[in-house]
Amino acid sequence: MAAVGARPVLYHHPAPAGDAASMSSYFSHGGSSTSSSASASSFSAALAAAPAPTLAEHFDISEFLFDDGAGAVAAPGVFAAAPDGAPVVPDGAAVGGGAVSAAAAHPARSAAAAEAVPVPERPRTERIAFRTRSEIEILDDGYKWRKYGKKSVKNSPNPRNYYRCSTEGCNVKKRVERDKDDPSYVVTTYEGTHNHVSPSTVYYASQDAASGRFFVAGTHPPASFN
DNA sequence: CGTGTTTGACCCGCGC
DNA sequence: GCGCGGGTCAAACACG
Repeated sequence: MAAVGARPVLYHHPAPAGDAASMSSYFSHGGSSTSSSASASSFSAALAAAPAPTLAEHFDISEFLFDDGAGAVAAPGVFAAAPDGAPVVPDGAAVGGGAVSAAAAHPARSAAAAEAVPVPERPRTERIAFRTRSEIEILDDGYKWRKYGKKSVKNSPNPRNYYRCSTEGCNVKKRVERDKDDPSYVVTTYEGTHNHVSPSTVYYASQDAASGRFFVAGTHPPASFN
């Protein structure tokens, strides 16, 4: 059952800036221009939900949509932001903390994000959903999820599974269900924001050409690095 | 034995 | 007020 989900997946970003750039250029224009940076960040979050490498061939994000209480909008292969351009990722501490942090580490991206976020805080819970083509339902995003419920929904023959981040103090939840129209697709909905980094975050390092020393370029370095 | 899953019951919001 | 449907709880169970 949890054969796939039990194995932490490490998200390594050997060239974080390049990755982020290519992602955003490809996906950032689904909504209004002011929300493009938010879209980029969120897409990173979505990428963080990518399954294990061995299953990558079965993984394909077909739709990415925001469901921030204002109704979901989606277009195949394109981002669609909430009408008000609501930032889903305030400071890289989003649902896909690890990968997002890597992207946010890039100065240009951080600046863009700050520029496009006129609303500092948002009382309602942030929700982000995306549809993926995957044979597995548990997309391992590096976080530790604990299943707390399963429910059959009205308009779908497939049950919906409920997961909660098992990290203490973290209130992020996610729902996972198979697409009723096409069972080969999995609809994943994240709700909330992680208040911690991914347990399996890889702290990618850059090597100084002169000294040959490595520098941690990721988020918070692990204790062993000190 | 600790941790995570299963699953029926319960709660609550919403539409009629 | 009532029924329905979605979301959550929690005891039992499985597994490493």
